Amino acid sequence: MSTEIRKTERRAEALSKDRIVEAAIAILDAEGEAALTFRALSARLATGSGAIYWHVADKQTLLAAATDAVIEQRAERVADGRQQREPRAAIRDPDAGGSSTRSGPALGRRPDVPRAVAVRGAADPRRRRRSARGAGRARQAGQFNAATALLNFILGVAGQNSAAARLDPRIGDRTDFLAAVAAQWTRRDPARYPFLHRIAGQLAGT
Amino acid sequence: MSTEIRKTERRAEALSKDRIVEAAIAILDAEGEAALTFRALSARLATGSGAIYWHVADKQTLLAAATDAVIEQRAERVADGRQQREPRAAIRDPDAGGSSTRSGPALGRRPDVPRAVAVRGAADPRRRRRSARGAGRARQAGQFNAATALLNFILGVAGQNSAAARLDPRIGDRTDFLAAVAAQWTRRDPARYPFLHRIAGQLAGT
DNA sequence: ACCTGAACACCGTTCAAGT
DNA sequence: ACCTGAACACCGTTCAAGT
Repeated sequence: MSTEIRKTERRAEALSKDRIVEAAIAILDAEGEAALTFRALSARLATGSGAIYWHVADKQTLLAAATDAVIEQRAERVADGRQQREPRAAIRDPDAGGSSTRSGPALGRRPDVPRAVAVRGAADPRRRRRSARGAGRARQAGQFNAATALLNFILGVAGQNSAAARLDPRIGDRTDFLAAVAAQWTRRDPARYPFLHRIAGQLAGT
Repeated sequence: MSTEIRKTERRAEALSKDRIVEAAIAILDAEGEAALTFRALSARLATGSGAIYWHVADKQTLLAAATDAVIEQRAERVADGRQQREPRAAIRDPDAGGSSTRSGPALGRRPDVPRAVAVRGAADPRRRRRSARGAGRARQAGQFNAATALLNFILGVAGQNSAAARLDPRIGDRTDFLAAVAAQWTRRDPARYPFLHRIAGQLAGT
């Protein structure tokens, strides 16, 4: 009976960086960034708060690791082709910027990963194949720039979305939210913001 | 002597929301977002921390107000035409995204203002003149969309920049930073991230 | 080597008390 | 009406002490 066979099953034992990151993402998704404290984390992991520091240097580091993990999953999902239908559709996917997954906020706080994601996205095999070696540097540069621009755009939107959610957690309905913003615009001085007034109606249809 | 003439000079007296916001921006610019505490603020304003709550509801509100003020200034500066040279130059202005002004971080945390700024920018008189009423809705829609896209892009970049600064305050030199990121990329698995490796060199020239 | 949990310095916010 | 500053509940982080 001392020869226990340890299957790669479900072992919720022994703390590890992976388990901590996993728990962090779970909290992030379920309750948002504010709820991610070392106390909440150690409660969920049934350990002392100090134990986490043995595996993770910092809260900032933890957040970064969680972000990486989320990005990795997303990139995987896209590269797998499950979401590969039409590029236009993929871009419009509301999930792309992390609007539904609450772990989105952290995305905008990393200086390097956005670029990394862009590049990861551009590494999609199907596209790579077409750009043979002879295709030249110009095409590569174009891919890089396009990917970077798109990703920065998405991160900008993601930032707004999570900011909106933070200010008012009830904001699930996009239409209501846009209507509210438009209403706020028309309340401003028409003399100073004429364009704002003219365009307010358009916002709802965005 | 009871008839004091109150010139609109330099009156550092009586607390007010404006004075608080002003002080907040000063702290933000000088020491970054982490340094903006109610204690630091009340010390600078020579008052009790509770006094601030009489004029401002919340830290979140304060941050929002500071953001608005900074945006207003920027929009003013641009609209004044001082920075109006070539559009291309204005876009490339490193200051545009709030990279030098440390109050940038807050920009990405507001759900509405980005759109508002976009629209404010599009309200530039010189451009407005050209789009006569007859020009039609299509042009308006184009302006709106272009402005929104550009602003979201800028906010994305601004987020990255401030994130970089937060992680490593020494990051003043753009070249060093990009080189460091590129180096990190080449350290990854070439099989999984071929594009990353191919493109690393390009990053430095961005 | 890894974990525990009290302790430390600090934060946003509240509130009785002052003027 | 406006301001003061102690108090409260909470946070990230450290660290002696355990196994």
